[in-house]
Amino acid sequence: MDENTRKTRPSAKSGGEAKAGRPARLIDVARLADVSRATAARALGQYGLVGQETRDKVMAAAKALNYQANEVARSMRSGKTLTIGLVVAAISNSFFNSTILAIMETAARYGYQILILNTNDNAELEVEAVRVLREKRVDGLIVVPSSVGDTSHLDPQGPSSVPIVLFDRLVADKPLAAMTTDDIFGAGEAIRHLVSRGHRRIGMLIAAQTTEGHSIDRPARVVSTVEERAVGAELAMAAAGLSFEPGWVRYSVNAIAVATDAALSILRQPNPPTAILTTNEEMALAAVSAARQLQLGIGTDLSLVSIDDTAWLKVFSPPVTVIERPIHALAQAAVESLIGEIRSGLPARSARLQPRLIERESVCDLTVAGRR
Amino acid sequence: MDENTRKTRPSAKSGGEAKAGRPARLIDVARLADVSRATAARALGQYGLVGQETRDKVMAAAKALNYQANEVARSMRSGKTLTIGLVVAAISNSFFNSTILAIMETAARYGYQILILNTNDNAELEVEAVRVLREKRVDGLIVVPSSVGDTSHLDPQGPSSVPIVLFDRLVADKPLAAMTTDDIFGAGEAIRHLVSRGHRRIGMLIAAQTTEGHSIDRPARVVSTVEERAVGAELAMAAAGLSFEPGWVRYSVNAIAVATDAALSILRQPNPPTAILTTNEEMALAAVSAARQLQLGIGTDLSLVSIDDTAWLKVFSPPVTVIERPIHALAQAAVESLIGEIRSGLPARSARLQPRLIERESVCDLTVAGRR
DNA sequence: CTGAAAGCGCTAACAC
DNA sequence: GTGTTAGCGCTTTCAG
Repeated sequence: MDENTRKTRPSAKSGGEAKAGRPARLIDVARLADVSRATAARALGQYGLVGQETRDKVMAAAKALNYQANEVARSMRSGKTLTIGLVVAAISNSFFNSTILAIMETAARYGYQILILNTNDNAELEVEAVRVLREKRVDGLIVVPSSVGDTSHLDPQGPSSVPIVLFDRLVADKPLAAMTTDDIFGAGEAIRHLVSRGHRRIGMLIAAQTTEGHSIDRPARVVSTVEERAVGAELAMAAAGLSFEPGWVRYSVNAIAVATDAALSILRQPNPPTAILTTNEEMALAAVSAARQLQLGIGTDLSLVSIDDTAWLKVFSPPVTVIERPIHALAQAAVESLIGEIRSGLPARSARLQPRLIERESVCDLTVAGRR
Repeated sequence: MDENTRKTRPSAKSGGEAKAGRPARLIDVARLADVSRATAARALGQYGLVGQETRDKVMAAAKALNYQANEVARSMRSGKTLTIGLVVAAISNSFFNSTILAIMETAARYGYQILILNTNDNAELEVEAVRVLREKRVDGLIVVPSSVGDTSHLDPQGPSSVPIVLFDRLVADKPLAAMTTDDIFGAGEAIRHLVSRGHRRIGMLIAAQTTEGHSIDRPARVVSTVEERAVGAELAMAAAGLSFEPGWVRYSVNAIAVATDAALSILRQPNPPTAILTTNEEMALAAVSAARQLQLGIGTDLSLVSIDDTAWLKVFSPPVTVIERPIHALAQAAVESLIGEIRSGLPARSARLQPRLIERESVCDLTVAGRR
């Protein structure tokens, strides 16, 4: 007499699961197939050794009972949830939106699902999100960090240790794997392109989180991408013997209305820039909106280069020149190296990829057209 | 001698968790606070009755040990995962993108997290996604159904029964709760607006999933929104004594390149329409792109109305007139009624909300400007 | 290749 | 208010 007959389930009829309402469990399948739970589990979970005949019997029983494995129980026992937590700063932003899709698809290929939390670029929400995901015992964490101060919540050896890969942004003084873009180079490329087209008076509209409204001064603490873009642009300007005039550079929170005000204030300077570099989709939208309000034609009266490509930037009139980041490669690298660490224990490695300029028609060539 | 002293954990020093590496468990907290596991659980899980003094002791112990609840074990025992599965057809689309954010935020207010799977409008992936989420034992499911044939995977009484709310699209012959928009009215409003501005020759670019490439004929099986928009537009045309000419209406898969071809084929008709209605963000992008290629000015040579608002449509030149759907209300209703069912067992109710026209500048007034 | 036994960490049900 | 007990459904050892 084997183990299965010992405990009888209160309401389980031998015929199947639908009868009593409660879903079939592993033991029901085992009983019907007349094998032990261990064997049924091995057949269903495709691990260990099972004879072909036995496997068929188990599969047939599972199908007959309409059995669906209980992943919660499985996770409990195995210690794996097959779930990756994703903490993202701004889910609606085009860059992160594409990122999420690429991460989901890559993870799915390895059998992992994604639990997403949005932080709205708020450090407190980020801490909370990481806590929740750790409690849910995700197998790994991909985090777009907004926090620039205390980052102890990102320590892999927290209360429950979990592999972490940073995405898009670096965090100071932490030996964490991070998938980032060379934004110094990216912003530099944008400036160099404008300069090569004869622009000397260049403005910049920079998305940042910690700024109240918008301001000219660089906020005290910004995430690494913001820092890199500001510095990269300044460096490239300096290399061309130029510099940003006060009033030509503005930081804004990532809201289009606020950013539009910032853009207007740049363009209403007595001696306004002939070109502007915007650091993300929202800033580009704001620049376009401001130009429209002032009846400045993009690509004629005002040249524009933006960071991150989007569908609408391609079909805009005129199509907008952008710095494109290798989103898919970044996302794939993040997921694969995280899963590598989850599976092998070998620490994930970092990568830093190069963005590239895609020239379209939003930059006026002043070397031909003459200065305005 | 209480229960806690009975089993000694192999490597746990009494000092805390950090020593042996393994995270603290409930029993460690209980031991340190010198109470039973049940009491510790009650204090930490904020349920049942616990004396204030005891509660403080437990909390202090938890903090000292850096305790983090194991939600997997909790779910196992309680039968609740506090997770909602979201199966969405096209995560990058503006409507669904906004939807996801609103759903996440609403769910978070109730303590639920969201596990998202993308189906790419593919019925097989949808079936698979629902299976995976059921196995993960999500407490409820919000599904944007792409399947128009067999929908048995959406039966709430599947192998593991789970509350389901449909989002955006209806499914035939199922008594499932669904949060939808009145798309017959929405498409009708768009047409009525165009007609009121003197347009008689109107085209339509419709996103659909089952079409290979693009075609004039309505695909055999389309989801409810597509059906409603086509019918709603036809009805409104008929009410104005008009009808769509062959060649003015095209169905396209939801890919901008393909849709652009479709738009071009509409605009290259010998007697092309003066206005076009596009049914989503991608189709709008395609129409804009086609117009640009043919050097037709939007709002002058070609009028445009699109369904679903987006940031770029607002700042486009000219800003585009749209039919706006109440995304936030829809998402909130979906989450709240799903959670209502999860908690109370009372079946979720359906809702059907009205979209509205937002007039901007992409429609040329032919009653003033004269016909072109 | 298969079976028996032992829990994963927590909470629900029931005592007291 | 608090403690005791009994599992949730599965996988993993360890035997054979």
